[in-house]
Amino acid sequence: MSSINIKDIAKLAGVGVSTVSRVINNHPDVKKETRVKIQDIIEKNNYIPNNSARNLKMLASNNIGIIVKGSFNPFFSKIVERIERSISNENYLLTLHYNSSCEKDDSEILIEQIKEKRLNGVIYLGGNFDNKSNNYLKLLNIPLVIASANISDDVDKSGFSSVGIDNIDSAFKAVDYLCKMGHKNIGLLSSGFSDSNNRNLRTFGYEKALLKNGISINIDYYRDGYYTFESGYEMAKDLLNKNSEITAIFSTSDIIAVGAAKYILSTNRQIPNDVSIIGFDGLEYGEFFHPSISTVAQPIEEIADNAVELLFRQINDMESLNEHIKLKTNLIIRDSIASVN
Amino acid sequence: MSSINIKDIAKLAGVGVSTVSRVINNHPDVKKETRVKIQDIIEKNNYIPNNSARNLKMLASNNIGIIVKGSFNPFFSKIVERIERSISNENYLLTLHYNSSCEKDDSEILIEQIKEKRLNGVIYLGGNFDNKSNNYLKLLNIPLVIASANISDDVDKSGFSSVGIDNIDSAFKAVDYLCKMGHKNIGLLSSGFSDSNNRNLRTFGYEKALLKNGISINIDYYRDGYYTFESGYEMAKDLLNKNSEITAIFSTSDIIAVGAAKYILSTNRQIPNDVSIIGFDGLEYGEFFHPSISTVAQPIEEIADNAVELLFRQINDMESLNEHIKLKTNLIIRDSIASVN
DNA sequence: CTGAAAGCGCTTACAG
DNA sequence: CTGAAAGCGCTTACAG
Repeated sequence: MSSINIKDIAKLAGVGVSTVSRVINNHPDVKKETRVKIQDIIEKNNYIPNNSARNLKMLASNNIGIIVKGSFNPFFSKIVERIERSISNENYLLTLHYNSSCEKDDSEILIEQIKEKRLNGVIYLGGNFDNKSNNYLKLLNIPLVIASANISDDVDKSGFSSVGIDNIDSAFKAVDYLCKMGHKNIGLLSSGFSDSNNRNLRTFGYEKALLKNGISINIDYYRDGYYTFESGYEMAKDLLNKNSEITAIFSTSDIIAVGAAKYILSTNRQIPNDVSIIGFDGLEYGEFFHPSISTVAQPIEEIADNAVELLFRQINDMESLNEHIKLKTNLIIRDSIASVN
Repeated sequence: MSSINIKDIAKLAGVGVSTVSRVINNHPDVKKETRVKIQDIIEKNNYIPNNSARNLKMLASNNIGIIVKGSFNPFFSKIVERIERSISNENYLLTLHYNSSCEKDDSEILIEQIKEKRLNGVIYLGGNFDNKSNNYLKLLNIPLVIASANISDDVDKSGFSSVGIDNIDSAFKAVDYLCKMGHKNIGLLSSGFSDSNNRNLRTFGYEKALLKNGISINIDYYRDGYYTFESGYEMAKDLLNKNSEITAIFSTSDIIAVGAAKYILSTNRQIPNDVSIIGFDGLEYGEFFHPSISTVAQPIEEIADNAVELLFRQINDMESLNEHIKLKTNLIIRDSIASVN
């Protein structure tokens, strides 16, 4: 790529590089004639400014970054889409970075991005934040909002804002509903260690609901797997084969719920008549399964909107206080739950 | 972010910046003692080099870029994951860029990325390439592989390699199978204009199969929508309400097929007894729907592997010839197709 | 094994 | 409205 640069354009146009730079950046102080001529030459030569050089020189950039942990989760995709829209309304540019699990530490990526792109602020989606990450975080002194992430209780939350849901309460509502429908033997399928904080919190909500309804906890009803259809299928198979008395399943994600439902229907059991099932997240998978799967819907738009609002509050006033918001989830009952006796 | 830079580190360590740079980049020519001391100082101060500056200075980078068009398609996600793995085996770094539809022209992004990251090569996933894009492409003279994209016939294919599938033949196989099962009234649901080339090619395959089986084409059976469950649902509703004689549906994507299937089951029709259905892509949605939806599976691993191989062939030998590969798809018959009288 | 210096391609006061 | 010059934070010959 021995390509054309700003100096070449300046020479071709017979002007100084500053003038070319002004045209590129839409500064007003350029004679119309000159501007048009330069734009023409830029176009003809397919000149594209080198962003590394720009970033190096510019102090801020009107760039805000989104870093998404756990690459291909449709739940995050929806949040990102929504954020994208509101950010560009504010005349900010978005830098998206997906980091697959195999890459370096979350926080290190964050810092690299901040330096490289001169980010004005960052929204971090997903991932796990413990005290170690937090040591990095403190050094950041840049507006930061962490959304839908697992933040350990021991983390000092003074350096960033956050938005999430109340996992315990959400799981509680779902399982309490199952109990109210008369279910006593309720299986728990969860997405396991990669998501351990969510898992633990939702499991706690499940247990709370059972206890409140006078049902004792049975460890044999717990299964840990992955965030895939396949895993849901396999967990349901193992769970139901070993515990045929189970009449309902609570799953910590819709994807797992769909996999489980598929297994149930494959064995000629009926949903909800033989087994009731409820998922978590509120993704379309569940709605378009047949029968439609009930779920605890996360307020995706609200999560996105709050994240953006908290971020801009900090960008516009560095002294503004951090805030940590827990949003309400929405229990959506569809066709996958029946009452028992 | 008034943060620490290489000069500060050098000063703290009492050495020159070149030595620090050597340590950062793992150059061998540094006394072990010095190296350790510098590494120590780097760590203590949480110094992270500024990538913009590095990129500006370095000629190449062992970076290869993947640009994904049409942001959140699970089909592309799978390809990316696979590519990611093989690339890192070769000791190359990956730069991922998702560009949402609202952003600038495909090719312009490509060029920006190449300059900014000093990319050694690019794999472009999805999108539409016509002659206009190709004008840019020619300027690139960097190894480029376009995968799973719509490349217009009039594009001069000498500047890049490509890997894709035979859309016409794949659609033909699916619809021919439906015909062989005795279906004569076969609806066509497609993902519409945003994907026009795929749509046109697959439609052509559909028509070819009908013709071969002596079935005349009926424009009333065509529906154009979007790449969503919802759209599949709505298209099926409209199609079947207006054409109750239809016994089978071919959809240009699994997502649309699932939406359509959901509509069919919601009206107490049965799949496959009342309506047969087949999708396209080979995603898990269809497999985990109940009943499992038949599909034309794209060879995802092969697409990824071929893209990587073609790219490295060019990286290692700029004079190597470009190649344009069409991979075979795989007709997967599951539980969604029944024969008709 | 090490350091001083040039330069990557830009932007931005500053002076006109 | 315009240009010459400094400098962003690095890397890389070059000279020692």
